[in-house]
Amino acid sequence: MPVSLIMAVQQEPKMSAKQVWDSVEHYTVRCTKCSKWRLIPTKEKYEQIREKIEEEPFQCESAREWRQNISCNDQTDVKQDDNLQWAMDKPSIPRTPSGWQRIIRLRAKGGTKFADVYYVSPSNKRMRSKVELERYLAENPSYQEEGVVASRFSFQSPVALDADYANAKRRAVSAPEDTSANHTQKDEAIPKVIGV
DNA sequence: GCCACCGGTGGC
DNA sequence: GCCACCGGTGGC
Repeated sequence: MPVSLIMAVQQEPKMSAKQVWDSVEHYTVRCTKCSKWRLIPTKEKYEQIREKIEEEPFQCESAREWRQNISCNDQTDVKQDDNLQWAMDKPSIPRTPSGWQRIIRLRAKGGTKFADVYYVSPSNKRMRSKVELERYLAENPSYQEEGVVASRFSFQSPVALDADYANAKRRAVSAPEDTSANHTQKDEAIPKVIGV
């Protein structure tokens, strides 16, 4: 059963944005009945759907909240587009506490990783991991009093549909005799690595 | 082998 | 000097 969430992410940040931009441009969810993709109008709505997707499966009729009369008979909202990267999100990620931002940043193609997730606090502090987040919450107890606790955060990254986007380990594959026609990697100046 | 975490640094 | 971005790795 495929996970029914997907996001289209742009490769380059919006030009001249002073603040850091989320790389995600469109939020989409798949109808459990007809499997068509429906655009979700806002990030907030998307996060709300994602949080409960397993208890409350999404279907086209759910989109009537923002689109009158939409049904499975309407054609799909999105087709994959060459200018965008597509990624599958994890279900059941808690909705971002109000006043906070959960930001996904794409990395450059060909690196070791597809994307980074980080949170920005209402006071504009940027956190890169659960450890940093918990430390920050401990140092700022007022958040916890409001119910903003560590369990409401998740650093789970979406997964690129393009399997070749990342993982381009620049490490040479150690190649004893038999990997002859494996791939077309340039063999220029790659340090030899021994063993596994 | 994977990935959460964080140190390093290039570009501003 | 800052910080966005990336690579490396320790712990599982």
